[in-house]
Amino acid sequence: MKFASVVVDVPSRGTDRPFDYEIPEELADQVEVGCRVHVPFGSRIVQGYVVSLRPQPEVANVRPIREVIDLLPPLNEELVKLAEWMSKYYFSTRLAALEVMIPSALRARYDKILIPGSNVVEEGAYLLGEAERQLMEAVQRARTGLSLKKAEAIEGVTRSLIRKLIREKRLDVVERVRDKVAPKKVTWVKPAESVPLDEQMSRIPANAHKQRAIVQYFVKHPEPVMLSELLTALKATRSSVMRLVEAGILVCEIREQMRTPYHRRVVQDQPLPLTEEQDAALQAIVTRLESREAHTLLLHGVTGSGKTEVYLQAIDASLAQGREAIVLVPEISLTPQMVERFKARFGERVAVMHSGLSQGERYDEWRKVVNGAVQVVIGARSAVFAPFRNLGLIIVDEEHESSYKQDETPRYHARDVAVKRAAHFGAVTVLGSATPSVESYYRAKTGKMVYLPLKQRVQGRPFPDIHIVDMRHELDAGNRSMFSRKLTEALTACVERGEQAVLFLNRRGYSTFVLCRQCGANVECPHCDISLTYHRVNRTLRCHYCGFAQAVPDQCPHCGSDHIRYFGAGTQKVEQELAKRFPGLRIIRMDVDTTGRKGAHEKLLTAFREKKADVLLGTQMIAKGLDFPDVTLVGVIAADTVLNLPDFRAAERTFQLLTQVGGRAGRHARPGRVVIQTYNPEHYSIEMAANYAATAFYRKECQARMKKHYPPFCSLIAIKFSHPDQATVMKASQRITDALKQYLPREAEVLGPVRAPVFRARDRYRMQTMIKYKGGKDLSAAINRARETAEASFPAGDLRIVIDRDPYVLL
DNA sequence: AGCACGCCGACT
DNA sequence: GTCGGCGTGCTC
Repeated sequence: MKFASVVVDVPSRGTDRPFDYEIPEELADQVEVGCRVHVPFGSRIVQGYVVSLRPQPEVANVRPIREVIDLLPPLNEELVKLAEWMSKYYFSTRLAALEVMIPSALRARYDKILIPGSNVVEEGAYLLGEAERQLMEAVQRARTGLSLKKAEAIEGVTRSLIRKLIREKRLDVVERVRDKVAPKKVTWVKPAESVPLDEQMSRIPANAHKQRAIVQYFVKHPEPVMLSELLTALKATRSSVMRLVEAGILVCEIREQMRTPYHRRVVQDQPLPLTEEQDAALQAIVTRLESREAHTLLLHGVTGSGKTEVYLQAIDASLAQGREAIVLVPEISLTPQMVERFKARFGERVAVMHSGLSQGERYDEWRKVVNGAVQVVIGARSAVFAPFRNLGLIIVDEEHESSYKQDETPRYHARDVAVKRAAHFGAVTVLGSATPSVESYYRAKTGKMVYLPLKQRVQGRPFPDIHIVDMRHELDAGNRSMFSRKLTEALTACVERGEQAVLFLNRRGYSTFVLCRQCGANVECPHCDISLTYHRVNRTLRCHYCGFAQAVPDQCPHCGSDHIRYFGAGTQKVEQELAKRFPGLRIIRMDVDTTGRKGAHEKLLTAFREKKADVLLGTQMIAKGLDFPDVTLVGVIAADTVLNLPDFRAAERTFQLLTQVGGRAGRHARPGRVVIQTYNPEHYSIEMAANYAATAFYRKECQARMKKHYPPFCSLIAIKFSHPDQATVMKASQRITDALKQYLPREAEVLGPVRAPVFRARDRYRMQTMIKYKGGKDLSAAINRARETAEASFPAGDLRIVIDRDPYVLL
């Protein structure tokens, strides 16, 4: 194999195909599928991924590979094939699919560097402009060259000036490809081998107290120690150590250090005894593992049924076979407790990957997989790409969670990628959830995967009572507050007993919109077609779409009246209202506004666990997996907010939310209680969640989906168009939709184009076309053709087209 | 994406 | 006449 096909790191559709290169003899043993290389491309050197090896190139006159970047290839044949599939299935470029599989630290960064050119001119030989002189001086001064960015920052320096200087050969531009993160280097110190330490003491000046202390330390502990630790232990500074090094008494060595994010010592723990149900589920998984054929199982376990213990023991079984395991968890529930549970069971064999890690930490965890140091990975969405070579098991916990769907290209769904990877390895995929997606439930019930129910809670803890409160009756009874009498009473009783409550509201901010009572105008975002939300903390109006913020107007911008009213309720408003109605109540509010900073999330939860507050008030983020022993009341302020969204999954999401929220109450010894406030008490998603009627809900929802032609009875592909100009986006979307209707098979429904629910966002107008398809044909080619046809007639780069397979939110 | 090549307008 | 604008097309 003397040639390699390479996907080059040039992010455009036009270059999204492999280019062939010759493998020079001296690189023959290094070039393999999945490795990164530097190759000449046009007039420059770019990074690329080797995707296949071949005896002959597809074209004549190929150029040679310049360099192999990594010692160990970051990808392999399996992942390269997976990327090929992903790029087709999810309509992304091959490059984007390959890049999403490696830690961002390895993604190529290109620097343009200016260095002095060959044509050195005498000062004054030219009439130098001021900017020109400053630029040349800066370039002379910079030892390793001046980055283009810095050059352009100099007053008066323009691109054309730089270009002119390059043409005159007074400057030269070189491009440097660099990896952003290198393994962290740490200095260690140890005694020099040859001489006994106590003899050295006499050679140290009597007044050099620190040096003496350091040598004394090594007399006691002669083994190497990290310089930083030595310094803190002895309150010494670098200089005294270095003096000893110079004297030949100590020596330094540089070691590569892994940035282990969890330093806490974890106590090893043992498998717990299983209930009959848990054991049956485990056996079902183990049987499939032993078959060495790909299988998917749905573990439908009510909240508190002990799914995690089943996962842990299933992983044990996979490891016992000498195969690895991946555990996917929604970002939000990847808490230290969760991680510790896995560390306690598998110790050093686990790597953790989540967004809380620094780029370098992530890279280190990932490297543990590449070099075989770990066999288990637990992490969020992107951990599905952990480069194992002998996978036995992939677990997707909280399988229904929307965070498994990536909402940038490549718009993959980690659950579906997991199943695809498992197919390659003959591995087992376990989808776990208390509230499976309707799609997975349907597939399990129709035999496409194995259905494993866990109906009982461990230790037979009772389910909490769920009360539905019809808020219309509250209004009739003259209660105009956002707290029903029932919730007020329950909250009072709960706090009096010294117990805790969780209140849930699916909306942050203070008020949903601001309205003038004089003229009826409400305040909208200048960049988006959506009302601004009032945030009380800094008295601003904010757009939850684009982040725009402005001060609250004292007068209506329309009519000048000062009768401004705030409508609707966000978390901030509820917090204030609570404080007013329950003086002395201690409240912790959790939403993206209070958890913005890293670690804030965890801090607030810890405070609540330590009973520093009576009420935890929050959005979506508190509905998942949290487990507090003293919470006996859960209140849902408005169950309808999700239900009213224009989304075919609205009922499903409402059911899931209420069921999950209900699971937060009474997880321990004390009985729990749930109060759900709603204006739609008779809606089946609310009623059935309150009655724990999961089977009935799924049956009903499936019927509705069948009737309305929605997944799981067809697949969806959304095509989203946006453009700064309204007329253009309308024309373009119509053109492509016409082309789609022409190219797609008749049985594919093409709906649209329609305006997106928020027509304008971030100053761009948005249209959308939806394809519903029941058949088994591959529509990719036809869709791509339609896209190309239409793009050809709208050459301006301002038109953006996003194709989203299996979209989660239809906005 | 970059970059070269190439074809038309306002300056030494 | 030439410098330089950005449209078009190509990169193994």
